[in-house]
Amino acid sequence: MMREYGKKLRILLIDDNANHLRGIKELINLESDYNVVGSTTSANLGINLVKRYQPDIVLMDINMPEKDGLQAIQAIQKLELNTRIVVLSGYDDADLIYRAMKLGAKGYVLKTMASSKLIDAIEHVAQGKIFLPAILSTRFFEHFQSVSRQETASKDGEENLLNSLTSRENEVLDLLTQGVNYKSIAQKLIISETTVKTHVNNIFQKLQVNDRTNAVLYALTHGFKPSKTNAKVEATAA
Amino acid sequence: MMREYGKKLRILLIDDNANHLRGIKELINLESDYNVVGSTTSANLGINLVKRYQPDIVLMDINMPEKDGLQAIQAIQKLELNTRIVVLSGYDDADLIYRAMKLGAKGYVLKTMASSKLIDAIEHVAQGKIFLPAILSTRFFEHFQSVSRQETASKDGEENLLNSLTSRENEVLDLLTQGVNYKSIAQKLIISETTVKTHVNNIFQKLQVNDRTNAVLYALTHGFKPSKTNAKVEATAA
DNA sequence: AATTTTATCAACCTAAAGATTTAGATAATT
DNA sequence: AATTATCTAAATCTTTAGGTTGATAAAATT
Repeated sequence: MMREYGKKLRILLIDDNANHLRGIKELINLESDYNVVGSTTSANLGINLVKRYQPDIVLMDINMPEKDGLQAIQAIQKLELNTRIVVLSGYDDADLIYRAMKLGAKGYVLKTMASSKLIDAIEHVAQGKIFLPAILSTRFFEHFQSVSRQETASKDGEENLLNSLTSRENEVLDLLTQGVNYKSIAQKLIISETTVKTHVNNIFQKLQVNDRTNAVLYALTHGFKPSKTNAKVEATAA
Repeated sequence: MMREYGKKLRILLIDDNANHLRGIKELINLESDYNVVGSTTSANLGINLVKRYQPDIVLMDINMPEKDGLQAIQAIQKLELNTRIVVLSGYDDADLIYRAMKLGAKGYVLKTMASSKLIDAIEHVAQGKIFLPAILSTRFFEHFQSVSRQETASKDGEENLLNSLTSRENEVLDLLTQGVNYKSIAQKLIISETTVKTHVNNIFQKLQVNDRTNAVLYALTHGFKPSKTNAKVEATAA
């Protein structure tokens, strides 16, 4: 999608501070040959400008307190254009970096960084690369790995309960986690409803629960993965 | 936790290829002042050596086909030591990088990279930083953002259904997603069981489902977040 | 060969869940 | 003042869900 030879990179600036906006514009005009196609202090207006001009790069300011910036990133991503977003922020907060990248930002630069970093970021991102300086990368991964740890932590001590299920019980539990009732499970597995109940009761005992909902909740929070034999389930009507 | 002044970094090497192992050992002895406290071609043995020597850094080889390496990372992380893992891999596969980092690796270097990169990586990671070269960082984020897109994609078109719930209905749904039955919900909210049923029926209609399980499944797969008034729920016994 | 595990099913029962209708009391809105 | 939304509740009913007992048969284990 990138720059054809001789064509200038088209950039849109969004920053709620009009002074910053002017400063960045000057910087880009002085230190690069990019074409600033627009600039605005309003996130909402910015989204409309992205639609209209479809720039290569959006330089997006993000402030901690108001999370307009993150919402704007999400809105722009939803347009599914070839526009890439570089965040320019005053905050190196791990969660903020994490969320911006999660929403699809391709670069993240701090306002306190040398102006050459900003040009670097735009250049890298325009070439399809991610630009995240080492310090911010470390911050990002602090958060990312912390989230991952929490996800796997619960699946640890007790997930043996799921391992005690037979393959048939796994098939039944799989259907339970799709909200299928006894009758439909019986039809899908081509066994009688009583047999299904027997399996379900055995599942309950093994998972140490008393009802469907808690069995499903247990399965979902302990990394349940369906077994092999699985015809697709379209409808879930009772 | 890091290196006290004058103390050498203690490093353990794990690589299933004995030749590589020797090569890396020599490299480290030549180009750094680190102390290689052990080296092994066996992932399982490696884990035991980590327990015994508690090195500052583990240099871990990862091969695509066998995923022993990833499991070894997980096993070492589970020890909860101050040992940091640097991956040395022949593959720049996005998913492999993603999973290694997700499991807690602090650095990732390709075998094809200059040997100085490896020393760089160890040095950075020892200082508590993340080391992920630009190319690999881009690969990582390809995968990370792709996963995030999929997660939010389903929550998009229809999540309005959850928005149509009243605050009381949200409280009831919150308890439903914890596997609480009618009687207990009534007790917790200090209302009659009939009232709970009324709320639940309204929830079903708004979420377009016919039973608890599907209501819970809908809530969980559409980013349901409980409202305000929530006394803690300890037991879930029927 | 004997035992245990797994998968199957019937028949019966209780308890819980879900559906429906009607209605009173506030609170918010028009 | 009138309407609508929300929360509450009773009464009644149908339908699932869940529990229990007992039994058959093949497969895997000991």
